[in-house]
Amino acid sequence: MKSIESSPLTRKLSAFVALSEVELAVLQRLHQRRKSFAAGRDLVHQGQSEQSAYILAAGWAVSYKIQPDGSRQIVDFQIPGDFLGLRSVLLHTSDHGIEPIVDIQAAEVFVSDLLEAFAQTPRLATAILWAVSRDEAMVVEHLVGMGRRDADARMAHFLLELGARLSLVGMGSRAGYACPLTQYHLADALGLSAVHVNRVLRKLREDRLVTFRNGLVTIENYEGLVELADFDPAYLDQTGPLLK
Amino acid sequence: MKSIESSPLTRKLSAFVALSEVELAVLQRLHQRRKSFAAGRDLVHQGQSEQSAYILAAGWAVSYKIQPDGSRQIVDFQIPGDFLGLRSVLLHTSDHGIEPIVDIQAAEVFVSDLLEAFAQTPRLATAILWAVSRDEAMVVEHLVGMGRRDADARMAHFLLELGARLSLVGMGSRAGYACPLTQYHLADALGLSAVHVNRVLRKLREDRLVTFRNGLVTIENYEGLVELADFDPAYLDQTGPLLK
DNA sequence: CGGTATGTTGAGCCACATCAAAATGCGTGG
DNA sequence: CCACGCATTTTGATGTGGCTCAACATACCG
Repeated sequence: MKSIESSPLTRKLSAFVALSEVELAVLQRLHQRRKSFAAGRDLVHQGQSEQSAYILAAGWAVSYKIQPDGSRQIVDFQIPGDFLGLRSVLLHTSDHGIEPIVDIQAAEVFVSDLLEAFAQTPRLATAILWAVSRDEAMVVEHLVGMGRRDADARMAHFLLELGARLSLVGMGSRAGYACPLTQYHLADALGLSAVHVNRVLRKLREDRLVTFRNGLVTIENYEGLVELADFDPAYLDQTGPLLK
Repeated sequence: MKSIESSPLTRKLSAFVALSEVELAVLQRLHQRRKSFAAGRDLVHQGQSEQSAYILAAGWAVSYKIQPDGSRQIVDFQIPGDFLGLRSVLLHTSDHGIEPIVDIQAAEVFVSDLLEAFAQTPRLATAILWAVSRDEAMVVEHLVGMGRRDADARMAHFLLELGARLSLVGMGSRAGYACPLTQYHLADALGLSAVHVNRVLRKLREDRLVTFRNGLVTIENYEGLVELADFDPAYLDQTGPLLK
């Protein structure tokens, strides 16, 4: 039972629905077929039609799209408890690539497993629909940032969102978190040049808001950052299970 | 039976799963509680926690976020067969507003209806998960456009995507489609100023690619547009049912 | 037939890109 | 323990796509 509760996905979903023993067991069964992948080697290639999805158990991954001109847009970063490639499976086409940023552990999930799980407990289907919706909400926030926030606010928002997500799975706090991303990652995620990312980070550091250095994000002034970013974590936090 | 098949949502989902009689009936039941809403009056307010979602039956709607500085970012436009506010219901918080662009007809759906439907046919849950994933894929494309495409390509991509979506529900073709959007809508969707949208449209018109005028989009050079936009409709089209 | 929403065009400016180069850190093999 | 190579970070100089401000044109609507 302890091991069941410790899965990051279970933790995440439990914030949404109060899961029964049976549902926890079904969820746990999805975590069989544990695999390891090395950093930097694509897990899903852009363009290929993929047959299975994964649940990230440990490590960080990035999903991105390469443009024909060679530039890269990072769509999102995945942390433990997140699905990898679920969209690719459902749409039966991978419009994006997924690459482990560090060495990762992930559980392989077939569509058939999902269907089976849904048949056993429809509430789990709803819970996963919730998780997918939450992912979409993050992409939407990301989109809004690109369209209507300047570089400083974009960066601030990004660092805060990441912090909130990590906190939910016990990997961070308001004071900061460990973060293996490079400034190139930030640039490709935020639609900026790496050069400009560096200047923005310097500014945030000089303004004593946040420091991004040596794989460590240190938040010096949480309220200040929230204000600069206009950050509202409503879509990430759940105040309690919505479905009894 | 004829009336069942004619629902735009049914049409869309049928492209993904071959639905049985039972599933069609369950889907049809979700379309009870038909309501009308007037153009311009918010259906969902940003910030309120909403209790029900809708399936759009006729007309166009827009989902958007207002920033504290008053600027607006349009996340997506909804056309018949699309869900309205499903994410708000699942996340139990509305991070965005939804406004009918013209007078619309929509069927109200409660969470409980969905849960019930899922319990009856898990395949329907998968189908709806597909629809949500497809929405997410569109937002992702939108995101990529904002981050890594210039204004011309962004506009071209947008017009092509919209055309493809409309074609799927029988409201457009490669030659063009009717479109009630203003240049302000385009500006807020694409993260541009209305002034610049106007200039971009002029350029596309002068280059004999596409004309946007009087609520009518006329595509004069489909291939040219596809090339400019780097448009790949894989994520919108389904070549056939994926789930037998 | 005036009012309000939308579309069109010009002038000037700024946030961020690009190009270039140096500084720093770090893993690896000798 | 050093030296080399490579990835990453940092800083400066210069260019530009798209913004803002300001008019005016057009179309629809009661």
